[in-house]
Amino acid sequence: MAAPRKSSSNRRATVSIRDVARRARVSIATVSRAVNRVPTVDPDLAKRVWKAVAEVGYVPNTQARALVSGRSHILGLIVSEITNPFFPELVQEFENLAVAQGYEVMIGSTNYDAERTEQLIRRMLQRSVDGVAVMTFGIEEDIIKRLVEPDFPLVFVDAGPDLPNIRLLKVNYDEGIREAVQHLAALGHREIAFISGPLRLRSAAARRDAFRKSMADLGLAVPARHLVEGDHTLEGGMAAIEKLAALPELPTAVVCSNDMTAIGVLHGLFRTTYKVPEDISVVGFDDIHLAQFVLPPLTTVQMSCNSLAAAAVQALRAGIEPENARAPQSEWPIATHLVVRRSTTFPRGTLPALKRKAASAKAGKK
Amino acid sequence: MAAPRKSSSNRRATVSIRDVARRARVSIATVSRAVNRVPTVDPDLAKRVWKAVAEVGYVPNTQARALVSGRSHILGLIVSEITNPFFPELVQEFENLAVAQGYEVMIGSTNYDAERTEQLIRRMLQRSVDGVAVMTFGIEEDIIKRLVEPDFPLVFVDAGPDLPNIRLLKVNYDEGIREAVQHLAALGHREIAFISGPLRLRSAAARRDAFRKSMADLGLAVPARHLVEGDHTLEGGMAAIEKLAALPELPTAVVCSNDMTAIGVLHGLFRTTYKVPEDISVVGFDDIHLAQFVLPPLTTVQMSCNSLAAAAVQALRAGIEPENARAPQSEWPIATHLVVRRSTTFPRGTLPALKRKAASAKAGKK
DNA sequence: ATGAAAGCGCTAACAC
DNA sequence: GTGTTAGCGCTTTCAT
Repeated sequence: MAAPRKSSSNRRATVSIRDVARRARVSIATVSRAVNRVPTVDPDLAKRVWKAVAEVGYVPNTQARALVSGRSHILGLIVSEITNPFFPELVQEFENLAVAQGYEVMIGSTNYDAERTEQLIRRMLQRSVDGVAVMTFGIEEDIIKRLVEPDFPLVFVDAGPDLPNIRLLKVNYDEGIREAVQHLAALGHREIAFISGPLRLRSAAARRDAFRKSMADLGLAVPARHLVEGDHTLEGGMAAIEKLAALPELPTAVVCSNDMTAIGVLHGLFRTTYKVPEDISVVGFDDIHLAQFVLPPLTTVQMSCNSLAAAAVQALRAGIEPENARAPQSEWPIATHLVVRRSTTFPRGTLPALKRKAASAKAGKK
Repeated sequence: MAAPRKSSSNRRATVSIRDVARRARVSIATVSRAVNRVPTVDPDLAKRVWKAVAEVGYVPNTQARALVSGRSHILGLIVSEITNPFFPELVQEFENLAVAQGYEVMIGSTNYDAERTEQLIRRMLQRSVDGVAVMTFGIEEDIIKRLVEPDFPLVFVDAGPDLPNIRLLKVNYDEGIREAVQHLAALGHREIAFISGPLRLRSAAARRDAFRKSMADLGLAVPARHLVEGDHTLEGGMAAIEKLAALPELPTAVVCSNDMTAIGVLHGLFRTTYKVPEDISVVGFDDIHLAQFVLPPLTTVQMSCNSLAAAAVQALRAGIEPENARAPQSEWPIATHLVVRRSTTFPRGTLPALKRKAASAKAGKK
């Protein structure tokens, strides 16, 4: 309750470590130790210090701390586009976790622009972030390698530059995408198309490869015309489904490299006579919040933001505070799983037959 | 191109002002002045300094600068929810502008939680941000007033605590909402409902008031049953339209306090037999990116993120650097305007008659 | 276990 | 106009 005093006519309330020391009748070194919970401090003295801290309303000056210790307790978080709905969810969770663990976070988006990316990294370095999580699912790795000290703590998704203090979040695309393809195949689909992300991104390529592999494992062919490159945006999804719709025969199902693409597909199809899922089943990837609310609710492969964020923060800390790291793991697995909603059903033309069966079964019951 | 040297075995490349001074054969004070573009430095010396800066790869240490100058060059930006699509667009623009003007930005979301808000402000203060823009459209003003020095630079939207160094972004709700109501009335609507935001937020109340005023000015009644309180979320919009749909007679148009609510309305109606806009016209507010891509594309009142962000950054700087402020304005107007898309049309039942007229007019022309 | 003192890298008086 | 110097608030040796 004690109001902080002002040291001068300045705008900041400056209660320094000295004020605490004076009040607790100890040296500033002891205050520093007590506040930083150094275990060798006498418990009684520590208590006195904490009392004084409360009385004068002392808050350690982060800048000074950072200056002398060389550590800012700021984590850098780089995303592609903050306006892509996937990322705010990630940012939110990352921030919650970081703050809970005593870190602040500095966010930036690359907007897929190399120059902007470079500026961003420079800015982060200049603010001496303790480490950076690069969650762009693909980035010019050279930029990082050029700007950053070799042993700077770094986290990448899927793949990153070859650096000693880097940790990789290994998303298990195969798992979820296999589930999606099997779900579709089980419904009877054979003609399944895939709308990829920009293939220069390794993560986009990985998703497409997972799709091809899953299809091949089921003995299903994927003709080139069923592999369309999108750009992970709603607009891209609309453009991609238009291409697919222009084919002599529309595939009966399409899986998309992310949810925004799938939502674009939904929108693109809305303008045609095709209905989802009756005429074509649509599967997304990511499971963003919005996926539950589009029409129909989107069947999608969930890649948990929460686990991604948690792994990122943990992995960064492991790089920053090696002393606290449990295991020296350099790869952190991230699971993916299919979430079935309403955008997938039997291939068109097959449903009536099934319905008839079901009806007769029901009739038999009664 | 010169590689930065390491001072010790540390991870940071430490090129200090001293290295530059040595290299340029001047004092560190001169380096400081040159780098900070103090005009009294001899041009030749300045040139030598800059040359040395480039040669040794000097980057000023932000922490030290902040420590001694008391200014961090960080702008705080508080939003309600980063996952609400309106905000990422704002954040993006705010960040672009701030960075372009030499500031970094520290973002945080309140999630409408008072305790979280308080922690957030404490964190920002502890990182000694130079000012804070509170873009939540309503917040516990007491928290701010309690935590912050009286003359701390602050920006609020619509209304804020009574503090000397505060600037208000005054959104002209009347303007855009009047346009929306007039647009609807011109189409022939009389039964126009309004789904508000949470009314404890001043800005939500302001939008509702603007609606009532516009209606009254046109001599249109707004029965209580046509005023539903939402919560500015998609889910809230769905719930609200359900209430409206349960009425003996569905209004012919509904205007919503924000776009997410309107999108919720669209989704809620999709599950009924009512069609938008044939059976009911829907108007949003904000004009988020998504508004163009829902089905049908949303007629909405645009409140430009860009102008909001630009005004916020400018207003903050005016508070932080009074010496650079052009005018000592304390209120910054933000315009709003109707953007007509496809979610509004004539009231149900009237279109056929009009169509017939149009057809005969056309026939007459030919 | 505690204190004195040396800086971290920089800016801003203050002298010249 | 330039240099010298005193800190900003803190952590961390190094003595004790």
